[in-house]
Amino acid sequence: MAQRTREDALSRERIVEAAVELLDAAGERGLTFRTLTERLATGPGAIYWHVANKAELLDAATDSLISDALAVDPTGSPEEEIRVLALGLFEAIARHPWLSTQLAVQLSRSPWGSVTPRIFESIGQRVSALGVPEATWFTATSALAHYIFGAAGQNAANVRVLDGVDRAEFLHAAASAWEDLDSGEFPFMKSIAGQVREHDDREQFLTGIDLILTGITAQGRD
Amino acid sequence: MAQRTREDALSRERIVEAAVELLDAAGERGLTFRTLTERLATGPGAIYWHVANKAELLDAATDSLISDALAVDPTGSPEEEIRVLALGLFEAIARHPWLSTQLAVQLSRSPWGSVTPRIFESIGQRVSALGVPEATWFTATSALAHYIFGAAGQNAANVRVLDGVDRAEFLHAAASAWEDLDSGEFPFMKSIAGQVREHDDREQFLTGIDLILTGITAQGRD
DNA sequence: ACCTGAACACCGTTCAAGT
DNA sequence: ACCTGAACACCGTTCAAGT
Repeated sequence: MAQRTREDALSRERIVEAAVELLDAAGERGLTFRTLTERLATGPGAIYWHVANKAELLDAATDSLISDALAVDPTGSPEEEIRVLALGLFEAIARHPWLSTQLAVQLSRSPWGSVTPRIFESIGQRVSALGVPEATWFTATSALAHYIFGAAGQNAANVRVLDGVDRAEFLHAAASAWEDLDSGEFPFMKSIAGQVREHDDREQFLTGIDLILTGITAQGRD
Repeated sequence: MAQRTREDALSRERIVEAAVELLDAAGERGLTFRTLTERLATGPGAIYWHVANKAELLDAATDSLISDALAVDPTGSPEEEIRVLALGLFEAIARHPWLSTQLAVQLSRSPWGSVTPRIFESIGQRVSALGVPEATWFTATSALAHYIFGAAGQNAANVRVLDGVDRAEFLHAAASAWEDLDSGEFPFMKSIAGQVREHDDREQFLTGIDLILTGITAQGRD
């Protein structure tokens, strides 16, 4: 193979970039060392020169996207900044659905590795500015963070399923399926089926954030 | 190989049981068709006769454990039952840390597959008994469910890391590491480091549940 | 210092053959 | 109907060899 020129030289950045593209295009199954070397026109050894292993590559891809979402300019009330932050993470995960699984895997591998502390720090700074007792900060931050990633993951999963399907049609079919459920076994799912038909994902997500914010300030008062 | 007797005959149940044992012993990496066939003294073909593929096997293993945790006898206030339910799931995930990753994967594969609706149903039934407006049910249930799985996953990850390590010693070291953090970059993590040193995992988890319950009833009132 | 590419160990899955 | 076990395609990773 010809000598690489300065322009198409490999680098950790270019590898991570290509990995993100493959993940976006075909999910976690779309990223293998075969597809990656093909796209970068190189061999596995070249990639291992820049990156220790696949786990590190996935971590780097996750890190770069989460960092972008965490960069919120401080121009609002703590509540407002929390909403902006939450929505930014929600949308990053909607755009890159594989982030959801990847964050869970990364968390299980090293709970207080590089991503989690940065997320907690970012949310926690705003929580501590809410004026609630310091003893409640960690629980409050934790409730927000877990809700954000859980709800965003659920949404991302829906987005994946909806890929190429008409959204309204799908929701209608899903809601109808729930309404037809055995009311002995699934009375709750049956009762909320109607709401599903015409809800707005972002709006519903933010309603959840507000619910938790209400809990934080209410609990902070007793 | 000798003919199987009635006693050691293979069955879907026995296979799932063995899979859970392998996952408990060595995490998701511990379960392969090689280790599974070895433990069951059989060949891969025999397993594929009872189970479609590895994903279905993992789903079945997850299902069986989550079902147990969802079986709460209805002898309390909705709030109390929600706490029992939440703690049951928390402890199931602490005992089987691989459940956390597995639930995320399963969610991403089929968001409204078999597990999610049962969890939402179980929590949702109690939420609807709280006496808050029906319009808030879904968001409230969603906030609870995502917090439970997120916090339980975080805890499970900690449990994994703590395996074989002295808990108090580890927490002390971790807290000290945070206190030493650059206060310019991680002021929040630094400020809560002290709390980490002597918190009780279950107690802190339930405080989060109560925070969300407070939010649900407070928001339901306006 | 950086890259090549063949080779290795291991994985999930298939399937013709047995009982 | 249920099981056996060799074989297949594919995966992440290594490493001697090149420039």
